[in-house]
Amino acid sequence: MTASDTRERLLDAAERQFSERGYDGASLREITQAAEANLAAVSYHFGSKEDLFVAVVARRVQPINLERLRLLDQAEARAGERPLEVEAIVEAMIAPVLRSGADGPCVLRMVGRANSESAAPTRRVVEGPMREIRARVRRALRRALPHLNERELSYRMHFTMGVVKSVASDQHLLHAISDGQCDPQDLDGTIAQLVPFLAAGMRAPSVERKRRASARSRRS
Amino acid sequence: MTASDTRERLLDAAERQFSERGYDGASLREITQAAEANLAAVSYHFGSKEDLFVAVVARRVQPINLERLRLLDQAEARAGERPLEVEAIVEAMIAPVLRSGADGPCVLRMVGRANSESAAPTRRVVEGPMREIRARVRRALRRALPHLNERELSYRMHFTMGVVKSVASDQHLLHAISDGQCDPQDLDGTIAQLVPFLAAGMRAPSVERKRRASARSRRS
DNA sequence: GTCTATAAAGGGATAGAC
DNA sequence: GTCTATCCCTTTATAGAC
Repeated sequence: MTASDTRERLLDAAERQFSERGYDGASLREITQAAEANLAAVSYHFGSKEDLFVAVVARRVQPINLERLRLLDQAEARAGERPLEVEAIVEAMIAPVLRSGADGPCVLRMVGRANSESAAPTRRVVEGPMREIRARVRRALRRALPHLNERELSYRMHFTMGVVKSVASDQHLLHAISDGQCDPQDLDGTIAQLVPFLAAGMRAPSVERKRRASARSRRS
Repeated sequence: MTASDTRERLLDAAERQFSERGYDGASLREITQAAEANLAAVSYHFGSKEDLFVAVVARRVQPINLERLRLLDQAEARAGERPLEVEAIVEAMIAPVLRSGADGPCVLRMVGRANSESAAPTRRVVEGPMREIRARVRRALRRALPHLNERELSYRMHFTMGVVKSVASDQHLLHAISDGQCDPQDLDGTIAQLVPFLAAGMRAPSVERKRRASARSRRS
């Protein structure tokens, strides 16, 4: 049992507990017990419960964001000088997060739940790296969807990230809603359904332009 | 100060605390203090923390679902024998929940957060009444979108309810993402953006049919 | 119905031995 | 690095006076 072995086991156990019971609901006693470690090990390795939480999230955030950038690079290579495909941009935003839940509890469940429970610690880890992704996604979407203004772009990006979060958090609901026809564990299946849904939403006419268009059609 | 006055103040204070800090994060001490009531009043009026939570949620759920049914009735009256407009169905699903947050914290924030923290108490109050709404919405969507199979209908309804939940929970994120251009308090503005987005997603081609269609187009 | 007081349990953190 | 033991605080819940 190496030095960092306990550390890893603590991270794994904490991730599970935090995602299942929320930050406040999870107790260090349960976490250390599940990790077959001592209660004091948390203090030794991480300092505090909050620092443990931050470490748990941080471990997942970087790989996810690297994968997002990789997918965007790949899509850009495919597109050459043309705007990226909306589907490719959407997939780059959502697939890495959803897939990160395949080998365990999804980060988004933890982050989402802790988001306003104790907002400060989470945002520290998540929002910094996310800013870069968001900027790049926004640039790509702006080119791909020139009919949208900045405000609408913001709304639609927000909606998109929102679906992902709730899909990751409430997998059991999907199973219930569909009478078992949809398998929440089948991430690729979910992604295959989600990408066209969101891409179509993204491509929806601008609300302002739509108003003007319908005013025009009434006149004619 | 009538008898039920304390009860109402407790419900109001509890709603705020639960939605801001989550079920576990909220303490009866803070709640009773905010309600200018005594700690023991919770036991007297509700029995336990969990029963208080259930009462808080239950108070909101019924009006929301009645409003949903009202909007569906209204849309059906407009449509006559034709299928309902997708926009109208989507709006009936989402607007009542979002608007219920106008005069206070949105139910969805509480429910969403408590959803897997302590799943049992929440589902008891929410899922029962929700089943009727879902069944009716599904029937309406099935007629309006005959190109979708049941599985896809499930996915898209799930996505739709998901966006709503996260939009309600993370209003601050919308403000941050948009550099202040989108006002999360402006519920009608958000609904006006959300309905066309989701309706377009709903109308997106069936994934299966799309595959066959693209196979056909490659042949031609 | 409302209060005080307290019970009983569980939480995070840490000192200090090994 | 790991452990035991313990401190100190907060939590929910309730008994019993008013």
